[in-house]
Amino acid sequence: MKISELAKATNVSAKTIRYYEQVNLLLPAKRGESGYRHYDKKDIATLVFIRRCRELNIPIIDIKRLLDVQKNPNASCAFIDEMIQNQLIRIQEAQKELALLEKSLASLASSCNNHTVEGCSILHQLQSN
Amino acid sequence: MKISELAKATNVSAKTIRYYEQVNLLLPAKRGESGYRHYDKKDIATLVFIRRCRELNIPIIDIKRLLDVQKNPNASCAFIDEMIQNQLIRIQEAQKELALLEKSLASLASSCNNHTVEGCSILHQLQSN
DNA sequence: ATAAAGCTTACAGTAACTGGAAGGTCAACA
DNA sequence: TGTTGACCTTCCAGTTACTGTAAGCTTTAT
Repeated sequence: MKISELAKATNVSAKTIRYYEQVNLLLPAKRGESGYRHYDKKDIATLVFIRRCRELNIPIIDIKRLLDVQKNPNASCAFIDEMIQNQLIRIQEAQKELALLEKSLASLASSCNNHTVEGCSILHQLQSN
Repeated sequence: MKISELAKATNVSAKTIRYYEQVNLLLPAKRGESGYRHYDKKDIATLVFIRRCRELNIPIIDIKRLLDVQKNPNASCAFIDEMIQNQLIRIQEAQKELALLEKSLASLASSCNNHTVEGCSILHQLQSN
């Protein structure tokens, strides 16, 4: 599996995959004769895991720790528990905000038909609570 | 209202507020004798609006456009409609991912009690779908 | 009165990409 | 078989959105 296929499968750009390797978030990929990187299914799982963490704004350095612990089955996972507790709070807040915004936007997206701001309720409602 | 109060009221750091002024996302704040910035209620609303947009990763330049249009009631709002349509899709995807992750995390956060990775189901489940 | 807390600017640093140049590789088609 | 075009490589520079720090002025509290 070449880098662009991995990119497609994980929804992470090839550029970003190379960047992740560069900063040691990903182990150096195996290379063929050509020098091209080659990946397998396990890499998809890892990268999807990484993407999800990044969507939660977990910094790369923390994701690195999570991945390190996964490789070392005897380590303590107390810090993971703590990290997850912190993330849970943030996720719930994020969901509240998203739900609020989605509700506003969904009901308004189709209502902006007169193409003047005067009659455009989208902006008014976005500004209110 | 001083900058730190605005910061508290909006959950945006004073540093970031000054940055937003610097990049013309916010109009230059009024200053008192001392040179300190002063804000009022309207600034809270604007900044909360900005924060919400940023939480959705709407780039500053786009937020600027939204705010500009708000000030110019005769402008077309077609682009707002389009922007909102785009954001709606992203919000819904983000919500799906968040819901998924929250479910995993919520059920697992308390289950990591033995402090070894071997018996820690959190990591295993994070890696699966 | 003086010390702590909070404000100012300015400049540098950071995180996480992202773009672009210069060049090598590979699959397909005339 | 040649060559075209898509895809790969590295390297270096640029971008976005902050974030930290220093040096100094103002306000508040004891």
